[in-house]
Amino acid sequence: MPVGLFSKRVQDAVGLSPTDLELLKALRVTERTLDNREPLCRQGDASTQCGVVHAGFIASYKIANDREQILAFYVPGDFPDLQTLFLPVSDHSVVSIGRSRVGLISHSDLKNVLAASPNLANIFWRETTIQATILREWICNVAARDALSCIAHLLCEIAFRMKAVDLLTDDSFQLPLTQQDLANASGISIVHVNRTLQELRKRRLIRWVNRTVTLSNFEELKRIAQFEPDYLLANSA
Amino acid sequence: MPVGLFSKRVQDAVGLSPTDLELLKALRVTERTLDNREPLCRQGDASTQCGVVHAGFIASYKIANDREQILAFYVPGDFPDLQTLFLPVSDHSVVSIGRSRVGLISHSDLKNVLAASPNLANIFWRETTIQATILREWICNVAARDALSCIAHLLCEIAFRMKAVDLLTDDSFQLPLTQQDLANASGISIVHVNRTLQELRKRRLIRWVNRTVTLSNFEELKRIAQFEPDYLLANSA
DNA sequence: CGGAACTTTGATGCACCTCAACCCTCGTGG
DNA sequence: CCACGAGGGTTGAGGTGCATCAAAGTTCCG
Repeated sequence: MPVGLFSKRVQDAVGLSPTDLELLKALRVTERTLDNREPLCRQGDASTQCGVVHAGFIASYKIANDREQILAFYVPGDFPDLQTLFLPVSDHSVVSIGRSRVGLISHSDLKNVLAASPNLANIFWRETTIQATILREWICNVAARDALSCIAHLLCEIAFRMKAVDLLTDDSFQLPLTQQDLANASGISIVHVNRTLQELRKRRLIRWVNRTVTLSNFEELKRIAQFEPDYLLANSA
Repeated sequence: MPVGLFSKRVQDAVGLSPTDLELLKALRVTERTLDNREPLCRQGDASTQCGVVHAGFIASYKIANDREQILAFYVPGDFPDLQTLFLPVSDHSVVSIGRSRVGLISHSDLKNVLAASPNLANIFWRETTIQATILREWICNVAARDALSCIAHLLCEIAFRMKAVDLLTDDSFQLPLTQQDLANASGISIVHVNRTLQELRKRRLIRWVNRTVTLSNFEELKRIAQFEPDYLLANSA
């Protein structure tokens, strides 16, 4: 099932006609494994294909002020470089965090399918819109929240999105991020990220061993993060 | 000409078939004037229409950590609440900064036109994509740049976007923002915004009198801002 | 012409940064 | 099976960019 998790999530959210489901299933998808830090697309590149995450974890970033600023995370079922469909060259880079598996779909194939089904086109457009709501919340996160809330919010969001594709069990999920990645995502120095995580552990809100994060007290974590998942609701409800 | 500036900008960027131009011109557009701080759409609202800026200045914001975090600015020719087309309720609010004029188009009218012309649908989708590239650069701005670069970058971007719709003359443009707005946009306190602007003035990079900003030394301002307009190129080239 | 909104200034404090080690883990090759 | 090197995590000390608080000055508008 090539675009299975994506179909499932969309199905849950807004429904999919049998025809559209067939169109998605019929798409030619090339499987590819990405190693840790291997790029899916590079800033400045002209892409001819899009990826959909099958397993693993993907991040997008831009270089700003000599730092690698992470702009978004992508979990299974997400399209990390959908923007390449309309940009002559990508405005940012996309890399795998840890090993991951993606499905590659050529722009022309995808455009043909979207032309054949305006409804499906709207569903992909809607996907772009959701990614934008996530970007907006990300801005709030780095611009308005202090370190503790910021990191807490990042973890809440990822957990919530993992849940939408059944990758959250007992408030635990796989997270291959390093503390440097968290620093690059939040705009906080790696030293302070380390101390912030210690504070979250000390308060018994999270455990993080062996690339597995457990939210020991999700409710309190949400409170500290001021996490309002409304902006993701379109995603899972 | 209801959606004139938008058509012009898109025409310059990717071209428009005569048919599509006609479709746009034929859209039923309701003119409306917004007073200073008057909302165009509110977080949590379900919209039935979209706005396009005819004149003035629009901002979107979310409340985060008891602050009004500004997420984006919109200049004439932009669609500030295009996201409402696919979100059951808006994830953020949109207000006028100073007095502005917008054209309102009902969702159903717009959807009919987009269904009639897949090409136009792609053009609006592309518009969403460009807004996302701007959001990503905004993240870099607030997360990675210091106060001076951040404010400088904001001014560069606005100037550049004003230029695309011929609202930049002699490196000057109308900017109805208050220093509080700049603070809400950049995540910097209003006191520090004030001192940062003084520094920019002292360095002879900008003048700002009577709601008119003049970039006295655009080149040096770009350098300080690390402004790379590539992410907007889709917008103007 | 009065008051509200906006801008400016000074003083003080803190959240977070930077630098510089040191430690641990894990994968690799000899 | 151990040596070792690199990547990642942790800790301490000292510094700073910016926040906060408070108040005065200015502009704008009804």
